[in-house]
Amino acid sequence: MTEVTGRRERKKAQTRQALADAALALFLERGYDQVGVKEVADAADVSVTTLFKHFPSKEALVFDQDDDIETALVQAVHGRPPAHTIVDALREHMLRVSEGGPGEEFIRLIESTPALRDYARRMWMRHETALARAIAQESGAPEDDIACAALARFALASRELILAHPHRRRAAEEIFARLERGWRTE
Amino acid sequence: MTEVTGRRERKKAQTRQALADAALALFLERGYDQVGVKEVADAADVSVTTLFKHFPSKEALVFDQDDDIETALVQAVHGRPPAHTIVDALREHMLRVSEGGPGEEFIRLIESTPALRDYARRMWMRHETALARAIAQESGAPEDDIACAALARFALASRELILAHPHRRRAAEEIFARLERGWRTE
DNA sequence: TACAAAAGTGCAATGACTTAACTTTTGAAG
DNA sequence: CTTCAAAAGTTAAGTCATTGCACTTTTGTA
Repeated sequence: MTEVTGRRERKKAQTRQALADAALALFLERGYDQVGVKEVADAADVSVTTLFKHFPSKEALVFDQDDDIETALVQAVHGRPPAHTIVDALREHMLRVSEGGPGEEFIRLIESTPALRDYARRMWMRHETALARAIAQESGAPEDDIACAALARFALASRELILAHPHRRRAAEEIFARLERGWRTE
Repeated sequence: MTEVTGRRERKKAQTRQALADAALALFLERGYDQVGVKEVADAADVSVTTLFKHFPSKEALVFDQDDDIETALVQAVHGRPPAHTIVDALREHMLRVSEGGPGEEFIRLIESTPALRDYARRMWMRHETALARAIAQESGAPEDDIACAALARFALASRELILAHPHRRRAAEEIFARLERGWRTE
Protein backbone atom coordinates (compact mmCIF):
# COMPACT_ATOMS: atom_id res chain seq x y z
CA MET A 1 0.00 0.00 0.00
CA THR A 2 2.74 2.43 -0.83
CA GLU A 3 1.06 4.06 -3.79
CA VAL A 4 1.58 7.74 -3.13
CA THR A 5 2.41 8.00 -6.80
CA GLY A 6 2.82 4.79 -8.77
CA ARG A 7 4.49 4.79 -12.11
CA ARG A 8 1.17 3.65 -13.46
CA GLU A 9 -0.75 6.66 -12.27
CA ARG A 10 1.98 8.92 -13.50
CA LYS A 11 1.70 7.48 -16.99
CA LYS A 12 -2.04 7.79 -16.89
CA ALA A 13 -1.85 11.41 -15.80
CA GLN A 14 0.70 11.97 -18.52
CA THR A 15 -1.59 10.64 -21.22
CA ARG A 16 -4.42 12.71 -19.88
CA GLN A 17 -2.28 15.82 -19.89
CA ALA A 18 -1.06 15.14 -23.41
CA LEU A 19 -4.67 14.94 -24.55
CA ALA A 20 -5.72 18.12 -22.79
CA ASP A 21 -2.69 19.99 -24.11
CA ALA A 22 -3.12 18.80 -27.67
CA ALA A 23 -6.80 19.63 -27.55
CA LEU A 24 -6.31 23.14 -26.23
CA ALA A 25 -3.59 23.90 -28.74
CA LEU A 26 -5.67 22.68 -31.66
CA PHE A 27 -8.84 24.38 -30.47
CA LEU A 28 -7.10 27.70 -29.97
CA GLU A 29 -5.46 27.42 -33.35
CA ARG A 30 -8.38 26.43 -35.54
CA GLY A 31 -11.53 26.71 -33.40
CA TYR A 32 -13.40 24.11 -31.41
CA ASP A 33 -15.83 23.04 -34.10
CA GLN A 34 -13.15 22.77 -36.76
CA VAL A 35 -11.23 20.11 -34.87
CA GLY A 36 -12.42 16.50 -34.61
CA VAL A 37 -11.74 14.22 -31.68
CA LYS A 38 -9.77 11.99 -34.03
CA GLU A 39 -7.27 14.77 -34.65
CA VAL A 40 -6.87 15.38 -30.94
CA ALA A 41 -6.29 11.71 -30.31
CA ASP A 42 -3.77 11.54 -33.14
CA ALA A 43 -1.93 14.59 -31.85
CA ALA A 44 -1.61 12.95 -28.44
CA ASP A 45 -0.71 9.69 -30.14
CA VAL A 46 -3.52 7.62 -28.67
CA SER A 47 -6.68 6.10 -30.09
CA VAL A 48 -10.07 7.78 -30.00
CA THR A 49 -11.31 5.08 -27.66
CA THR A 50 -8.57 5.94 -25.20
CA LEU A 51 -9.45 9.60 -25.39
CA PHE A 52 -12.96 8.80 -24.26
CA LYS A 53 -11.65 6.71 -21.40
CA HIS A 54 -9.97 9.82 -20.03
CA PHE A 55 -12.64 12.40 -20.83
CA PRO A 56 -16.37 11.87 -20.88
CA SER A 57 -16.91 14.19 -23.82
CA LYS A 58 -15.21 16.45 -26.29
CA GLU A 59 -16.14 19.49 -24.23
CA ALA A 60 -14.50 18.01 -21.15
CA LEU A 61 -11.13 18.21 -22.90
CA VAL A 62 -11.19 21.94 -22.40
CA PHE A 63 -12.07 21.89 -18.71
CA ASP A 64 -9.36 19.70 -17.36
CA GLN A 65 -8.95 20.46 -13.67
CA ASP A 66 -12.40 21.02 -12.30
CA ASP A 67 -12.12 19.33 -8.95
CA ASP A 68 -11.63 21.72 -6.09
CA ILE A 69 -13.89 24.42 -7.44
CA GLU A 70 -16.74 23.28 -5.25
CA THR A 71 -14.52 22.97 -2.21
CA ALA A 72 -13.23 26.49 -2.69
CA LEU A 73 -16.77 27.78 -3.11
CA VAL A 74 -18.03 26.20 0.08
CA GLN A 75 -14.87 27.22 1.91
CA ALA A 76 -15.31 30.83 0.82
CA VAL A 77 -18.60 30.85 2.71
CA HIS A 78 -17.60 28.84 5.76
CA GLY A 79 -14.17 30.35 6.21
CA ARG A 80 -14.97 33.98 5.51
CA PRO A 81 -13.48 36.73 7.67
CA PRO A 82 -15.63 37.53 10.71
CA ALA A 83 -16.58 40.98 9.50
CA HIS A 84 -17.91 39.64 6.20
CA THR A 85 -21.48 38.69 5.49
CA ILE A 86 -22.25 35.66 3.36
CA VAL A 87 -22.94 37.93 0.43
CA ASP A 88 -19.61 39.69 0.91
CA ALA A 89 -17.86 36.36 0.84
CA LEU A 90 -19.66 35.36 -2.34
CA ARG A 91 -18.83 38.61 -4.07
CA GLU A 92 -15.16 38.35 -3.28
CA HIS A 93 -15.02 34.75 -4.34
CA MET A 94 -16.68 35.46 -7.66
CA LEU A 95 -14.19 38.21 -8.34
CA ARG A 96 -11.34 35.98 -7.36
CA VAL A 97 -12.30 33.21 -9.78
CA SER A 98 -13.14 35.67 -12.55
CA GLU A 99 -9.84 37.43 -12.51
CA GLY A 100 -6.83 35.22 -12.01
CA GLY A 101 -7.98 32.93 -14.81
CA PRO A 102 -5.76 30.97 -17.19
CA GLY A 103 -5.63 33.70 -19.75
CA GLU A 104 -8.06 35.77 -21.72
CA GLU A 105 -7.43 33.80 -24.88
CA PHE A 106 -8.84 30.76 -23.15
CA ILE A 107 -11.89 32.65 -21.95
CA ARG A 108 -12.47 34.00 -25.44
CA LEU A 109 -12.42 30.49 -26.88
CA ILE A 110 -15.09 29.37 -24.44
CA GLU A 111 -17.30 32.41 -24.76
CA SER A 112 -17.24 32.25 -28.54
CA THR A 113 -18.21 28.58 -28.76
CA PRO A 114 -21.83 27.83 -27.86
CA ALA A 115 -21.15 24.24 -26.93
CA LEU A 116 -18.39 25.30 -24.56
CA ARG A 117 -20.35 28.17 -23.08
CA ASP A 118 -23.16 25.80 -22.22
CA TYR A 119 -20.83 23.20 -20.85
CA ALA A 120 -19.05 25.74 -18.68
CA ARG A 121 -22.32 26.92 -17.23
CA ARG A 122 -23.41 23.35 -16.56
CA MET A 123 -20.16 22.61 -14.76
CA TRP A 124 -20.48 25.80 -12.77
CA MET A 125 -24.10 25.36 -11.81
CA ARG A 126 -23.45 21.81 -10.71
CA HIS A 127 -22.23 23.23 -7.41
CA GLU A 128 -25.48 24.98 -6.69
CA THR A 129 -26.83 22.55 -4.11
CA ALA A 130 -23.51 22.34 -2.27
CA LEU A 131 -23.36 26.10 -2.05
CA ALA A 132 -26.99 26.32 -0.99
CA ARG A 133 -26.30 23.90 1.82
CA ALA A 134 -23.31 25.91 3.00
CA ILE A 135 -25.33 29.10 3.00
CA ALA A 136 -28.16 27.45 4.89
CA GLN A 137 -25.79 26.15 7.54
CA GLU A 138 -24.14 29.51 8.02
CA SER A 139 -27.41 31.34 8.34
CA GLY A 140 -29.09 28.76 10.53
CA ALA A 141 -31.82 28.02 8.03
CA PRO A 142 -33.15 24.57 7.12
CA GLU A 143 -31.13 22.74 4.47
CA ASP A 144 -33.77 23.15 1.79
CA ASP A 145 -34.61 26.77 2.52
CA ILE A 146 -35.80 28.38 -0.65
CA ALA A 147 -34.16 31.74 0.03
CA CYS A 148 -30.78 30.10 0.47
CA ALA A 149 -31.24 28.08 -2.68
CA ALA A 150 -32.12 31.24 -4.55
CA LEU A 151 -29.11 33.12 -3.21
CA ALA A 152 -26.83 30.27 -4.24
CA ARG A 153 -28.29 30.16 -7.71
CA PHE A 154 -28.17 33.91 -8.22
CA ALA A 155 -24.62 34.21 -6.96
CA LEU A 156 -23.47 31.52 -9.37
CA ALA A 157 -25.55 32.96 -12.19
CA SER A 158 -23.97 36.35 -11.70
CA ARG A 159 -20.60 35.03 -12.81
CA GLU A 160 -21.30 35.28 -16.53
CA LEU A 161 -22.68 38.76 -16.04
CA ILE A 162 -19.56 39.87 -14.21
CA LEU A 163 -17.30 38.21 -16.73
CA ALA A 164 -18.97 40.01 -19.59
CA HIS A 165 -18.73 43.44 -17.99
CA PRO A 166 -15.85 45.78 -18.83
CA HIS A 167 -15.27 46.69 -15.19
CA ARG A 168 -15.73 43.48 -13.29
CA ARG A 169 -15.34 44.76 -9.77
CA ARG A 170 -17.83 47.53 -10.29
CA ALA A 171 -20.32 45.09 -11.76
CA ALA A 172 -19.87 42.65 -8.89
CA GLU A 173 -20.31 45.38 -6.31
CA GLU A 174 -23.48 46.63 -7.93
CA ILE A 175 -25.05 43.19 -8.15
CA PHE A 176 -24.04 41.94 -4.74
CA ALA A 177 -24.98 45.16 -3.01
CA ARG A 178 -28.54 44.48 -4.12
CA LEU A 179 -28.41 40.86 -3.12
CA GLU A 180 -27.08 42.01 0.25
CA ARG A 181 -30.08 44.29 0.71
CA GLY A 182 -32.49 41.54 -0.18
CA TRP A 183 -30.94 38.78 1.87
CA ARG A 184 -29.94 40.83 4.92
CA THR A 185 -31.09 39.65 8.36
CA GLU A 186 -31.69 35.99 7.74
CA MET B 1 -51.77 39.26 -52.27
CA THR B 2 -54.61 37.43 -50.66
CA GLU B 3 -52.52 35.02 -48.65
CA VAL B 4 -54.11 35.22 -45.25
CA THR B 5 -53.78 31.46 -45.24
CA GLY B 6 -52.66 29.75 -48.44
CA ARG B 7 -53.30 26.09 -48.94
CA ARG B 8 -49.59 25.72 -49.06
CA GLU B 9 -48.94 27.13 -45.62
CA ARG B 10 -51.77 25.10 -44.23
CA LYS B 11 -50.17 21.90 -45.50
CA LYS B 12 -46.84 22.93 -44.13
CA ALA B 13 -48.29 23.69 -40.73
CA GLN B 14 -50.12 20.38 -40.91
CA THR B 15 -46.92 18.44 -41.47
CA ARG B 16 -45.23 20.33 -38.68
CA GLN B 17 -48.08 19.58 -36.34
CA ALA B 18 -48.10 15.92 -37.29
CA LEU B 19 -44.43 15.74 -36.42
CA ALA B 20 -44.80 17.49 -33.09
CA ASP B 21 -47.80 15.34 -32.17
CA ALA B 22 -46.15 12.09 -33.14
CA ALA B 23 -43.01 13.07 -31.27
CA LEU B 24 -44.79 14.00 -28.07
CA ALA B 25 -46.88 10.84 -28.11
CA LEU B 26 -43.85 8.62 -28.64
CA PHE B 27 -41.72 10.45 -26.10
CA LEU B 28 -44.41 10.29 -23.42
CA GLU B 29 -44.98 6.62 -24.15
CA ARG B 30 -41.42 5.32 -24.22
CA GLY B 31 -39.16 8.13 -23.05
CA TYR B 32 -37.19 10.71 -25.00
CA ASP B 33 -33.95 8.79 -25.30
CA GLN B 34 -35.68 5.59 -26.33
CA VAL B 35 -37.17 7.10 -29.46
CA GLY B 36 -35.12 7.89 -32.54
CA VAL B 37 -35.84 10.69 -34.96
CA LYS B 38 -36.43 8.09 -37.64
CA GLU B 39 -39.36 6.67 -35.71
CA VAL B 40 -40.86 10.11 -35.28
CA ALA B 41 -40.51 10.81 -38.97
CA ASP B 42 -42.06 7.46 -39.85
CA ALA B 43 -44.96 8.03 -37.49
CA ALA B 44 -45.68 11.35 -39.18
CA ASP B 45 -45.12 9.69 -42.56
CA VAL B 46 -42.33 11.95 -43.72
CA SER B 47 -38.61 11.51 -44.25
CA VAL B 48 -36.00 12.34 -41.65
CA THR B 49 -34.69 15.10 -43.86
CA THR B 50 -38.10 16.70 -43.90
CA LEU B 51 -38.28 16.50 -40.14
CA PHE B 52 -35.11 18.54 -39.89
CA LYS B 53 -36.47 21.10 -42.30
CA HIS B 54 -39.26 21.79 -39.83
CA PHE B 55 -37.32 21.50 -36.59
CA PRO B 56 -33.70 22.42 -36.01
CA SER B 57 -33.09 19.58 -33.57
CA LYS B 58 -34.67 16.61 -31.87
CA GLU B 59 -35.21 18.64 -28.73
CA ALA B 60 -37.10 21.29 -30.65
CA LEU B 61 -39.81 18.74 -31.43
CA VAL B 62 -40.94 18.99 -27.83
CA PHE B 63 -41.07 22.78 -27.67
CA ASP B 64 -43.31 23.49 -30.59
CA GLN B 65 -44.89 26.87 -29.98
CA ASP B 66 -42.20 29.02 -28.50
CA ASP B 67 -42.86 32.26 -30.26
CA ASP B 68 -44.84 34.65 -28.14
CA ILE B 69 -43.13 33.77 -24.90
CA GLU B 70 -40.79 36.69 -25.21
CA THR B 71 -43.57 39.02 -26.21
CA ALA B 72 -45.59 37.99 -23.18
CA LEU B 73 -42.59 38.47 -20.94
CA VAL B 74 -41.89 41.98 -22.17
CA GLN B 75 -45.57 42.80 -22.12
CA ALA B 76 -45.85 41.66 -18.51
CA VAL B 77 -43.37 44.37 -17.59
CA HIS B 78 -44.62 47.14 -19.85
CA GLY B 79 -48.29 46.54 -19.38
CA ARG B 80 -48.37 45.87 -15.66
CA PRO B 81 -51.09 47.38 -13.48
CA PRO B 82 -50.17 50.83 -12.18
CA ALA B 83 -49.92 49.71 -8.58
CA HIS B 84 -47.41 46.98 -9.43
CA THR B 85 -43.68 47.33 -9.32
CA ILE B 86 -41.54 45.69 -11.97
CA VAL B 87 -40.70 42.94 -9.54
CA ASP B 88 -44.38 42.38 -8.80
CA ALA B 89 -45.04 42.02 -12.48
CA LEU B 90 -42.22 39.53 -12.88
CA ARG B 91 -43.40 37.45 -9.95
CA GLU B 92 -46.94 37.22 -11.24
CA HIS B 93 -45.77 36.39 -14.72
CA MET B 94 -43.51 33.62 -13.50
CA LEU B 95 -46.36 32.12 -11.55
CA ARG B 96 -48.66 32.41 -14.52
CA VAL B 97 -46.35 30.53 -16.86
CA SER B 98 -45.49 27.96 -14.21
CA GLU B 99 -49.04 27.04 -13.43
CA GLY B 100 -51.42 26.92 -16.34
CA GLY B 101 -49.00 24.77 -18.33
CA PRO B 102 -49.92 22.04 -20.79
CA GLY B 103 -50.11 19.38 -18.14
CA GLU B 104 -47.90 17.99 -15.47
CA GLU B 105 -47.13 14.90 -17.53
CA PHE B 106 -45.41 17.12 -20.05
CA ILE B 107 -43.42 18.93 -17.38
CA ARG B 108 -42.38 15.64 -15.88
CA LEU B 109 -41.06 14.43 -19.24
CA ILE B 110 -38.91 17.53 -19.56
CA GLU B 111 -37.63 17.60 -16.01
CA SER B 112 -36.68 13.95 -16.14
CA THR B 113 -34.69 14.20 -19.37
CA PRO B 114 -31.35 16.00 -19.03
CA ALA B 115 -31.21 16.97 -22.68
CA LEU B 116 -34.67 18.49 -22.50
CA ARG B 117 -34.05 20.24 -19.20
CA ASP B 118 -31.02 21.93 -20.67
CA TYR B 119 -32.79 22.83 -23.86
CA ALA B 120 -35.72 24.30 -21.96
CA ARG B 121 -33.43 26.46 -19.91
CA ARG B 122 -31.59 27.61 -23.03
CA MET B 123 -34.85 28.56 -24.71
CA TRP B 124 -35.98 30.37 -21.60
CA MET B 125 -32.76 32.25 -21.02
CA ARG B 126 -32.67 33.35 -24.63
CA HIS B 127 -35.12 36.09 -23.67
CA GLU B 128 -32.81 37.58 -21.09
CA THR B 129 -31.63 40.57 -23.10
CA ALA B 130 -35.12 41.44 -24.28
CA LEU B 131 -36.36 41.38 -20.71
CA ALA B 132 -33.38 43.38 -19.51
CA ARG B 133 -34.13 46.05 -22.08
CA ALA B 134 -37.77 46.23 -21.02
CA ILE B 135 -36.79 46.60 -17.39
CA ALA B 136 -34.25 49.28 -18.23
CA GLN B 137 -36.83 51.26 -20.18
CA GLU B 138 -39.41 51.06 -17.42
CA SER B 139 -36.97 52.16 -14.76
CA GLY B 140 -35.34 54.88 -16.82
CA ALA B 141 -31.93 53.28 -16.70
CA PRO B 142 -29.51 52.95 -19.63
CA GLU B 143 -30.11 49.97 -21.91
CA ASP B 144 -27.04 48.11 -20.71
CA ASP B 145 -27.48 48.81 -17.02
CA ILE B 146 -25.93 46.00 -15.07
CA ALA B 147 -28.55 46.00 -12.32
CA CYS B 148 -31.33 45.59 -14.85
CA ALA B 149 -29.48 42.81 -16.59
CA ALA B 150 -29.01 41.07 -13.28
CA LEU B 151 -32.67 41.42 -12.35
CA ALA B 152 -33.69 39.98 -15.70
CA ARG B 153 -31.34 37.06 -15.33
CA PHE B 154 -32.36 36.32 -11.76
CA ALA B 155 -36.05 36.52 -12.49
CA LEU B 156 -35.69 34.06 -15.35
CA ALA B 157 -33.39 31.84 -13.33
CA SER B 158 -35.92 31.67 -10.53
CA ARG B 159 -38.35 29.77 -12.71
CA GLU B 160 -36.76 26.38 -12.19
CA LEU B 161 -36.56 27.01 -8.48
CA ILE B 162 -40.24 27.85 -8.32
CA LEU B 163 -41.18 24.92 -10.51
CA ALA B 164 -39.34 22.51 -8.25
CA HIS B 165 -40.93 23.77 -5.07
CA PRO B 166 -43.99 22.02 -3.61
CA HIS B 167 -45.78 25.31 -2.97
CA ARG B 168 -45.00 27.44 -5.95
CA ARG B 169 -46.69 30.65 -4.91
CA ARG B 170 -45.02 30.66 -1.54
CA ALA B 171 -41.65 30.09 -3.17
CA ALA B 172 -42.19 32.86 -5.69
CA GLU B 173 -43.27 35.29 -2.98
CA GLU B 174 -40.24 34.52 -0.87
CA ILE B 175 -37.79 34.96 -3.73
CA PHE B 176 -39.32 38.03 -5.28
CA ALA B 177 -39.82 39.77 -1.95
CA ARG B 178 -36.06 39.70 -1.58
CA LEU B 179 -35.47 40.85 -5.12
CA GLU B 180 -37.94 43.65 -4.45
CA ARG B 181 -35.95 44.77 -1.43
CA GLY B 182 -32.72 44.75 -3.39
CA TRP B 183 -33.96 46.44 -6.51
CA ARG B 184 -36.32 48.97 -4.91
CA THR B 185 -36.01 52.65 -5.86
CA GLU B 186 -34.28 52.44 -9.19
C1' DT C 1 7.37 -15.82 -11.79
C1' DA C 2 2.50 -15.71 -12.45
C1' DC C 3 -1.78 -13.50 -12.41
C1' DA C 4 -5.38 -10.02 -12.37
C1' DA C 5 -6.47 -5.43 -13.01
C1' DA C 6 -5.68 -1.35 -15.62
C1' DA C 7 -4.53 0.91 -19.90
C1' DG C 8 -4.77 0.87 -24.48
C1' DT C 9 -6.18 -0.60 -29.36
C1' DG C 10 -9.06 -1.53 -33.58
C1' DC C 11 -13.35 -2.05 -35.40
C1' DA C 12 -18.03 -1.79 -35.99
C1' DA C 13 -22.23 0.31 -34.81
C1' DT C 14 -25.67 3.93 -33.39
C1' DG C 15 -27.87 8.15 -33.68
C1' DA C 16 -28.20 13.01 -34.61
C1' DC C 17 -27.58 15.97 -38.13
C1' DT C 18 -25.93 17.71 -43.05
C1' DT C 19 -25.45 17.97 -47.95
C1' DA C 20 -26.45 17.36 -52.69
C1' DA C 21 -29.13 16.20 -56.40
C1' DC C 22 -33.62 15.14 -57.81
C1' DT C 23 -39.03 14.97 -57.97
C1' DT C 24 -43.52 16.76 -56.84
C1' DT C 25 -46.65 20.24 -55.56
C1' DT C 26 -48.51 24.70 -55.78
C1' DG C 27 -49.14 29.78 -56.46
C1' DA C 28 -49.37 33.01 -59.72
C1' DA C 29 -48.58 35.27 -64.10
C1' DG C 30 -49.27 35.21 -68.91
C1' DC D 1 -55.10 26.76 -69.47
C1' DT D 2 -50.32 26.71 -69.73
C1' DT D 3 -45.96 27.75 -67.95
C1' DC D 4 -42.59 28.43 -64.66
C1' DA D 5 -40.14 29.19 -60.45
C1' DA D 6 -40.15 28.58 -55.67
C1' DA D 7 -41.33 25.63 -51.88
C1' DA D 8 -41.86 21.08 -49.94
C1' DG D 9 -40.39 16.65 -49.98
C1' DT D 10 -37.47 12.49 -51.03
C1' DT D 11 -33.39 9.41 -51.31
C1' DA D 12 -28.88 8.42 -50.59
C1' DA D 13 -24.55 9.13 -48.84
C1' DG D 14 -21.62 11.21 -45.54
C1' DT D 15 -19.82 13.52 -41.03
C1' DC D 16 -19.03 13.40 -36.28
C1' DA D 17 -19.33 12.30 -31.41
C1' DT D 18 -19.89 8.53 -28.61
C1' DT D 19 -20.38 3.51 -27.21
C1' DG D 20 -19.69 -1.57 -27.08
C1' DC D 21 -16.89 -5.51 -27.84
C1' DA D 22 -13.17 -8.34 -28.19
C1' DC D 23 -8.42 -8.30 -27.92
C1' DT D 24 -3.35 -7.06 -26.58
C1' DT D 25 -0.03 -4.84 -23.63
C1' DT D 26 1.58 -3.05 -19.39
C1' DT D 27 2.26 -3.10 -14.53
C1' DG D 28 1.64 -3.74 -9.57
C1' DT D 29 1.65 -7.34 -6.49
C1' DA D 30 1.24 -11.94 -4.30
